[in-house]
Amino acid sequence: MKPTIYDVAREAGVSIATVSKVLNNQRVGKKSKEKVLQAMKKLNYKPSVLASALTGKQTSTIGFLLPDLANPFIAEMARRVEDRAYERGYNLVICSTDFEPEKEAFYVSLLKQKSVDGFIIAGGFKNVEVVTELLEEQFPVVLLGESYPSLSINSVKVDDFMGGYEVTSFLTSLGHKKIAVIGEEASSSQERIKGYKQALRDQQLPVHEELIVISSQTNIESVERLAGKLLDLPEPPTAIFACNDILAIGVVLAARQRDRRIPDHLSIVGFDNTFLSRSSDPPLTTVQQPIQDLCFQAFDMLVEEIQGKSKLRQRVVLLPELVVRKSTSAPRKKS
Amino acid sequence: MKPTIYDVAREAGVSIATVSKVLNNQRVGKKSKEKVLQAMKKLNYKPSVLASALTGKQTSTIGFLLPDLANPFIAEMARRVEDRAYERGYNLVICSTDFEPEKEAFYVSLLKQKSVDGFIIAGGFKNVEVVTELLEEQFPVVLLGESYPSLSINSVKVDDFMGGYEVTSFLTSLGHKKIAVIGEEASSSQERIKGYKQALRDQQLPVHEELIVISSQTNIESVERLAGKLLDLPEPPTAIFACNDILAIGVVLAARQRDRRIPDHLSIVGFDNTFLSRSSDPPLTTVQQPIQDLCFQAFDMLVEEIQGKSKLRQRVVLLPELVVRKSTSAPRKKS
DNA sequence: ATAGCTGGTGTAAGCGTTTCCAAAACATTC
DNA sequence: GAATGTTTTGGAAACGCTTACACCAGCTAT
Repeated sequence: MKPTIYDVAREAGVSIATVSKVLNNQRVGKKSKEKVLQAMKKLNYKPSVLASALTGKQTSTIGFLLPDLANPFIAEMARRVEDRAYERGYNLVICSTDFEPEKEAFYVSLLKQKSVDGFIIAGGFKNVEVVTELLEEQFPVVLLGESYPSLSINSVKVDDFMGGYEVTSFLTSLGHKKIAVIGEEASSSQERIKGYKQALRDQQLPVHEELIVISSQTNIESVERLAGKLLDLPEPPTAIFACNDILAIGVVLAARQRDRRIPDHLSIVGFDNTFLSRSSDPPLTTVQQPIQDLCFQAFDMLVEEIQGKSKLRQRVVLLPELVVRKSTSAPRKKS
Repeated sequence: MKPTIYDVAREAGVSIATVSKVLNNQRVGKKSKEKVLQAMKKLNYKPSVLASALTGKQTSTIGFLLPDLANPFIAEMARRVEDRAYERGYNLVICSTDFEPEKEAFYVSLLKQKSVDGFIIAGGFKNVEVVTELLEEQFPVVLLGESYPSLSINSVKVDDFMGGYEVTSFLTSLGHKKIAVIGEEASSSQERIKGYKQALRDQQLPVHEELIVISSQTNIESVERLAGKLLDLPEPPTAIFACNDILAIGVVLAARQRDRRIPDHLSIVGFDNTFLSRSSDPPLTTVQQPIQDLCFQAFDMLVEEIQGKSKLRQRVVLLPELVVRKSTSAPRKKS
């Protein structure tokens, strides 16, 4: 059987209290400490996290809620968060919620039963009650990549409004006047679209509601269909701003199917700067999110709260950066 | 504070043993059961997994070791495994090992301290000692996507040899005689390359060692460089078989940079059929892995072992399927 | 009426830790 | 060498649950 603290105590000829103290780096006589260390090594003893958590210590496990791990941007976030967790001695329990409120509730409840130390919620959530409850219980939570204005909750995200604004300004500066946007339901998309609208207004360009499209499905085929509709308009846009790189790829596919050359016939801009935007043909102009900083900050913020070091809630907003590649150019002159 | 079993017992006017029995669906009088259920609801009681695991029950948490979550194929596997875990009431702790033996050892040790019920190891591992130890301890483990012939360990994977064989036969059937292959160090790549060699031999075609390239780096730039070298050969191959879709994208980029048309100048085949192969231009011929079946079977096999239902170890091998798209054609006639 | 069952319930020990507190050991001072 | 102070140690309770076992009613069968 696995050795317990009793076995170590017996082997070392001390009490379990003493063993526990060397485990937790408390004052212990030099000789006892030595003996205990020896015994631990000899028995290959590893304390049970379960038992120690039961007495009030933490589990060093945190719940990571995300909409869908198969989404490359989300997966990359997960990877970064996990890197940080590893550095700091934490483990991550991954939960794909698919934006289903029931799944969110289920996972949160289950992970609470498993005594996780806190939650990171990436990419948004639907079940406001659950999150509110967490907050009321003072359960450590931080939002990653999204914020929720009406809730007093820690969050780390990029300035989506500004991202949308920059993309659109860049396109207008190239001479585009008819710019469509395709987004998702997530609030980050909504912010990017607000930035888009504002940029158009600032350039005294009209905002056409029919050029603003929301995709409720994540799969690429449905995106392709939506983008197709835009392209099949009698007066199609000369540029499309996709609120993330996957959407942008969908637009690329739709354009390709219709033999529209990118960027000659159609300029496309993505968002996130995942490696999709680099591998695409032509490589996509997109908006770079400082993923690593976002993830590290979010994680550190959570740990601060877990350790009770900081009580104050905060919203951190980092700045995105436009990365210009080959999918954008001035519109063709009307012939 | 969170209610405990004592609170429920007091509220219901019964002993904690009775409460525990209703929790575990053991015989309890109808009336008591009713009272207990009422009390649980009233107090919103959720039993602590920690405490019950301490008494010998399981944690319903399993460790999922994988090389890198940012790899789309791996991420998709993670997603599927997690779906199954959700269905069966388990949680997944994600651990990216980057093929570093120390990380593998660290995670396994830590998760054992946290009393996970078992491990799934996806995409291979380096630290044979750790895995061997797990096996000796009868710890439930299953390998996903790889196998390890010299170890008596459960595994679920696709027939990589056959996949490589099929790809290569397909290319020779199109008329290609000079076919390069680019793989990774993982044993699955090695198997695919063996299949490639066998297919060439079966067609009486020579195996040129200089056309067999192993990429030790995962990042796309280095792949591009390696592929570039192949293309810059005085007598370049007319087709390249990439052992996974990411590698294939690297090859596409290298070809594009050199203005080789795909498939006219160069045929490319990938492996895995991730959505990269669909979004690429042209869409890639690739080999489809039945990811969902692989993942579900692996998970179910693990659960069987955890529940002690099946003691016998097995290796499951599923069959891959060639998906022909637009990145392959007959080679151009020499002019 | 009594012995023998049976199903329902409760008592208490145990799981592997941490921690409070008192006791023991040692060191210091006069 | 006694009195005091300072470490170092260990006993025991607590964390929230499961479970072996004992107990007790209410039965049936004799």
